[in-house]
Amino acid sequence: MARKPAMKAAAGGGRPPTLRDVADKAGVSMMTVSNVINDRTARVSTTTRTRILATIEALGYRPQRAGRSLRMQREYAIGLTIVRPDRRFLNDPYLTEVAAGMSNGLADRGYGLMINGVPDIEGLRRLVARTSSVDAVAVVASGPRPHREAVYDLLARLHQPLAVIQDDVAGLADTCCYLQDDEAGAGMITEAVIAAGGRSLLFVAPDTIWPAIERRERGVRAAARRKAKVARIHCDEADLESAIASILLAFDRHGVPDAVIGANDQIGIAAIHAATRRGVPVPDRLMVTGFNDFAFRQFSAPLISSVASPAYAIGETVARGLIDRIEGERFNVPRQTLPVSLAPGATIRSP
Amino acid sequence: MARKPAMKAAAGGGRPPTLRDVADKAGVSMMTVSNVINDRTARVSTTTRTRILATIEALGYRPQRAGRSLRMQREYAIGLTIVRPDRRFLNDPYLTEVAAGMSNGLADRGYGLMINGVPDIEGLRRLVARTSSVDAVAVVASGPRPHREAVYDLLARLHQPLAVIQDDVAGLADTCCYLQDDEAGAGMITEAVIAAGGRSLLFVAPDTIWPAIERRERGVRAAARRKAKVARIHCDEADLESAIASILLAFDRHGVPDAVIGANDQIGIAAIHAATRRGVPVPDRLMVTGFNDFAFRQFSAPLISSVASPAYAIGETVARGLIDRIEGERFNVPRQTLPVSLAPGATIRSP
DNA sequence: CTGAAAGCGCTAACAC
DNA sequence: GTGTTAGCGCTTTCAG
Repeated sequence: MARKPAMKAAAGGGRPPTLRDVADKAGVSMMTVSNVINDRTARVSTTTRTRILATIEALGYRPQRAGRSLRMQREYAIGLTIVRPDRRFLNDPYLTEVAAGMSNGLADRGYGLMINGVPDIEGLRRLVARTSSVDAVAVVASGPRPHREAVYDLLARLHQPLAVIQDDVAGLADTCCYLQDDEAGAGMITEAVIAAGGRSLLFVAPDTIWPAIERRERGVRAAARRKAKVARIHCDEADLESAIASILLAFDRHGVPDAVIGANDQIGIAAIHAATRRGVPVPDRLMVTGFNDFAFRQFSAPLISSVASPAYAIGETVARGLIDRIEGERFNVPRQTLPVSLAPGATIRSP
Repeated sequence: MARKPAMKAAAGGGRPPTLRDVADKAGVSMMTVSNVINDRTARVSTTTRTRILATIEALGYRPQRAGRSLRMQREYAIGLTIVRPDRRFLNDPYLTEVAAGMSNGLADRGYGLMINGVPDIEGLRRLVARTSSVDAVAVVASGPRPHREAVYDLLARLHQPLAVIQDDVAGLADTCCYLQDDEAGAGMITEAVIAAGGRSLLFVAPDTIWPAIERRERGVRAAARRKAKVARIHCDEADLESAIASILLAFDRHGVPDAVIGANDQIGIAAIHAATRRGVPVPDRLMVTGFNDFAFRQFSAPLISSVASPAYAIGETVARGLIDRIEGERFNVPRQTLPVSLAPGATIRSP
């Protein structure tokens, strides 16, 4: 009945049960058990199947990934790598939405999500050198464009599929970019501000450089062309007080603009605080906008006008795209862009 | 020179290089390459080592986790499983800090972090049934105590080490609990409120039940004993407007208390908004406190008084604890509690 | 419908 | 310091 029962059965104490243990106990071959596990129902009689299922239950058997991985040459895991100076690399509502979307999208198809944060390309190099433990990588990177490109390049050279999130790059092997239409979103909200009479706009960007922010600035400038003037400053988005100080400094130096276009909601909220401290009424004297429509946007008073980002959907899309690529042929498009929409608030005047 | 060069070398086109490819190219045995990779420097001469390193570089070789995993009976990965109804399961600053701390702590020791979110124990059952792909699991679960205990029980039966985060349970095999001292933190901030004259306190908890919240309520009640009266309501923490409405309702029904003790910062901020809408001055008429000291706490005006949680440190501690357990003997304590500290703000009056 | 054999990449143990 | 052997758990292939 059993294949090599003597030694195997004896060892049964500590180690977890294997396919062979199940096969032996159920009195069938390992292949039959494997067929049951993988739902190849055509190849197994219902009676056999039932018996094997019971044995699996009784033994508490769970397939071990390593064996299958080795045989199938597949890790059944996908990496999400975040390149960002802050070691608390998930402290950003955008990233957590992407991560949750990916995790759920992958789990639906039997894949796991391995999350890593590295401060820069050196950290990435160290991470990558260790071991190849995923079938594909999704990356979201901050920093100046050359730094980001070095990051993507390093990852693309690994000979595994790459998903670049929130950045648009070309010429990389086996790579697909997943974006949201930041330019259009920034354009839409800027147009709303201009329609309400905004003529001098202050675009406030974070210190940490993100590609999405660059696109938003382009969208703002395109919408403003000939209709409004755009200035730009930077601030530390992680520290509200410091952000407020930067915005107040700009007010002092160049006067209070008609509108502050925040590169994200955090910054927009800082602008509201800055205005409040100066006694500048929002939106009557100063309009303010944010970006991303995070949950904590509700903390602002008045409610900040923003743009809703499909971050969770991007995560899901990346998951699907990467698995399809791994299990199928190749990426069929080099780039996917998801739409954004206005998230109305009370910090833009009615036209 | 090579072992089975004919077929192997020929196949070199598509598949990634293996240990054997490196060994063949460098003219040494696979074991020698393995020794180089694993820094067993004593066993390899410097010249050989250098040559092999060069070959690895030239071939772009990276060890494949599946082979090592199979041989070593170890996945080199640890799971973080979040049990929570919201499919956006990472939308909580506390969890993202824990996750980042774990990820970094694990990466330092060559382990990966696999993140999963499930809505309830049924989802967990499905997740767990699939495949065993981690060496240990850390879990953070919401829901009533019996539900949570069922979750821990299911996980503990998997015969792998378990870390229970932010909950205190006993009697589980191979399990360690990682907590922060919520009771002490809640006690400290409640005492500050009482010292400032607070006599009627309203504890506002979220709808979703978390063990940490239960401990905070106990801490509040212990500190209030005989010195202040404590009432409790619940609200939807994810929707600020709805939270504000719940708090206003309580004000209307039972009058405005001396202080609102928010179970977390989000809720405390909702209380500030509620007070503002009623024209109740904070902190002069109503004191307000939060919990966790999240970054967005700064969005509140006035700055909410809170308690700082060591969430990132908990993540790191869990990572270390689990790896030590996997690589060493067993957990040497059943529970670890990290201290919290006051995060001063402007919503408690000076005594 | 079921079974036997071979091998995926890696390393512990033991030669030499 | 270096090489050889064996086998971890699983599935593809081919034979019944």
